[in-house]
Amino acid sequence: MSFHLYDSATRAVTELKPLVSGEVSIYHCGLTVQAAPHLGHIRKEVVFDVLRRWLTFSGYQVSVVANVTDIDDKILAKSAEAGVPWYAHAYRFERELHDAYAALGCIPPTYEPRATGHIPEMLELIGTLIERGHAYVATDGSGDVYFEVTSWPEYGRLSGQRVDEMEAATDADPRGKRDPRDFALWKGHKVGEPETAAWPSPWGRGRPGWHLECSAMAGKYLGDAFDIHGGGLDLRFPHHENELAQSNAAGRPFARYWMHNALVTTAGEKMSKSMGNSALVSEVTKRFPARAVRLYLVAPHYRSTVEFSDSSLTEATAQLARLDSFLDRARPVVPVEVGVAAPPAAFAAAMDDDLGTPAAMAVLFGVVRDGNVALEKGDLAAAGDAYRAAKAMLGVLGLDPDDPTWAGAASADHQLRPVVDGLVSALLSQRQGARARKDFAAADAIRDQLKELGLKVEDTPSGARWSLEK
RNA sequence: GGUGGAGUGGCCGAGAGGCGAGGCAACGGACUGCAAAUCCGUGUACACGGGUUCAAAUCCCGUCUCCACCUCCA
Repeated sequence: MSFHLYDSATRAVTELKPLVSGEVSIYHCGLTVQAAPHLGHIRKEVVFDVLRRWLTFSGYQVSVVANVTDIDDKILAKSAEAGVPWYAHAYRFERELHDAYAALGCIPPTYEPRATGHIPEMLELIGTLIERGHAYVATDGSGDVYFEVTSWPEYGRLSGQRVDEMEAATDADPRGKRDPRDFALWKGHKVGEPETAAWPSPWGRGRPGWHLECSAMAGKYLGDAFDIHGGGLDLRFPHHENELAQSNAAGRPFARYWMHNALVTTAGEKMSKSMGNSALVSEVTKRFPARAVRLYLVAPHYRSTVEFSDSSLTEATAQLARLDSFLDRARPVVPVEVGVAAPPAAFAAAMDDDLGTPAAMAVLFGVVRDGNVALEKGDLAAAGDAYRAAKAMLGVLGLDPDDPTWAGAASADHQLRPVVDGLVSALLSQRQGARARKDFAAADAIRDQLKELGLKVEDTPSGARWSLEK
């Protein structure tokens, strides 16, 4: 079976037929680095990370571009408030974004271009649009350049909007626009804005509009045509509609498939900074294991809205404990075998069907159950098969505890682990002595003591083992 | 006003005409000194009202509720 995806443009699940056989090129809109990323922002990264891992596993050579918008109105406003240069503000939150990627085990994009580094490509695109009669310089002398929506008959096709039905047609600030629905490609420098936030252009000093950035950078790194364009559902209109219009109008075929992930909500409403209901990645990963946070984001289908709550993350933590518990039990006893295990066919079928992670997770849990049964029976060959299959599936989902992407977070643990293990083992042998002479009060006292420190003790046929209480 | 999406058992969350995804929680059992972990078992779920069909959570009609976008929001 081959990979099928739901194409937002055609609203149907279709087979992925890459432009170049064996290769897949993906562009997804990165963040405007104006504030710390929350779970909603990082869901998009996790979704496209899983897509990338699955396509890579399926044998494709995958290129991923995710931009960083490091200049825009909000960055200028917030940096001014904070009293720092706009670029300092942007760099700071770009770093936080990278920390969030790393915290949740996301592989960095192949290319991660910054908007401010691609002004020439943007000017070239604007020039082409003006030449072709799809863009014009503002009539009010502001130095703005606008895309003329009505010059492009296809406008609205991606989002199913009809231009004459748009609300903005009646009440938007017209500024120097010919039509209120026209959008800015270039924004002339305004009095009071930092001089460093303006670049020379044939139409005067200014800075790029948001929509234009993505078209220019996607074109530079992936070519005039590429395979998949992704992003959050909230970017479908106007951002992606505008990207598509300006790229096509400039004679570039642009994206062949569009994928949009649904949003994260809190109490039924979209998570957003302005709503004040954001759960920052940096905060959530302090309260819950990062892999549990990723599991919580990976388990539901990417086109379903996901509700955020502490209880959801508590549950994800329990699910992860179940998965890890099997891995921990199997790892020491299972025969070592060289070679990569393939995920079960049902898992592959689920993933090939528009990234069906819920069904894929069901397969994973089934394999873990079978593996547990095999362990109980002492069927180590079967347990080994389950172990390797589970590892392969977890790897695709980015949840394998041994995946190098988690190494950074765990490095301190790795160093301390032998020390703690030695200390705990000494206590456990005391406890074993107490148990042997049926002094259960003493034995339980030791177990309680360790529990208070956050360590869980479990007795197994081969002796006691301990783990961190999650 | 326009365009999309959603309402599923105690909870999360799949599915999209027939045989109850999966997980979490709960309860019973096995195992255990007791636990934990694990396994086995336990659920008459599909917003509401009609209709089509041998069969509807799934299709059709109507109703209600909620969400997103139409503002440079992942």
